[in-house]
Amino acid sequence: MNELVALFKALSDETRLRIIKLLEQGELCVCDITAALDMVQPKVSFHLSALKEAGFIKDRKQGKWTHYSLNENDLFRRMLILSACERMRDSATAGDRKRLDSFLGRKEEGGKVVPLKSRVRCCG
Amino acid sequence: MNELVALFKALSDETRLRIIKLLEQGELCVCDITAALDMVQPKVSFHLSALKEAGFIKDRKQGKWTHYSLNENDLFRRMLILSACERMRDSATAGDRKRLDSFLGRKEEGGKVVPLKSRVRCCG
DNA sequence: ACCTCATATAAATTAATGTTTATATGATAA
DNA sequence: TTATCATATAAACATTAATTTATATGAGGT
Repeated sequence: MNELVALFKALSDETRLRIIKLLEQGELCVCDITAALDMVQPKVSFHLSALKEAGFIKDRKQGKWTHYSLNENDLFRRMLILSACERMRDSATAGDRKRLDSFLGRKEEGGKVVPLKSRVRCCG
Repeated sequence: MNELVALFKALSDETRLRIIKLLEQGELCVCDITAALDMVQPKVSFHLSALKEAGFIKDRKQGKWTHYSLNENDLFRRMLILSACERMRDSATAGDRKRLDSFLGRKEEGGKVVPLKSRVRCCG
C-alpha cells in the first residue's frame, strides 16, 4: 500500500506533472527542463529525483549531462502517466513547450544560449 | 491542471486509500469507518471530507447519520479508484474488513456496541 | 425542554513537503 | 591542473497537510 501512496504522491504536484508532460515527447536533460519550466535548477533536480524515486522516470548519464526519460517498464505507471498527460490542458503546458522549443532551437544553432533565469549554458 | 493535482493528492494518503477500499463494497456511515480503521472520529471525518472535496465520494444524510459511498459519476475517478483498489494487497486491508464486519455484526444484533477505541454507540 | 448520540468544525500542535540559497561533485576543456 | 560547466546535495526557511484535543451542531429520544 505504501508504494501505491508513493505513486500518487509523486503525481500530486504541478511541477512534476509538467515535467512528465515534457518528457512525453522524449528524453531531455536537466537544463532543458529547467529552461522549459523557467525554474531554478535545484528545484528541478528535486522534483526529478522525486519522480525517479517513484519509478516514473529514469536517467541516463552521459558526460556532464543527465538525461531523463519516462520509464516505460511498468504498465500501471504508464497508464497513470498516459491518462494524466491526456488530462492536462494545452493551455497549461503550452508555455513550457514554447520555452523548451526555443531553448532547443538555440542549442541547435550551437550559438551561445542566452539565460532565461540565471546562468545557463548547456549541452550540445 | 490543479484539479488533476488535487485528484492525485487525495489518493496519496494511506488512510484515504483504506477508506476507499472499504467503500468499494458499499455505503458506510462514519461510525462504521471509524470502527473499521480503529481511529478517532475527527480524523476519519477529516479524510472523508478530503475525499469528498476531490469528488471521489459522496454523502447521504439520514437522521443523525452520514452515509458515504463512492461517487460513480466520473469515469476517470472510477478508473483511479478501481485500479487503486486492485493494487491494495489483501494483507493491508484484511484487518479493516475484519473490524468492520465485527462492528456491523454487533450492530445487527441490536446489542450494545462495545467501543474499540473510545465511546462509540452507533446507528442501526 | 433536556439529554444523548453521530458527525462536523476549530484551534493548537506536529510532521511532511517544497523552495531557496549556497556549496559539493564529477566531467570536460583550456 | 586549473577553470568551467551540468547537476546533485545540503542547510535554512516557508508552506502545507495531518493529527490531536476540545467543542459545536443538529437530529432524535425521554
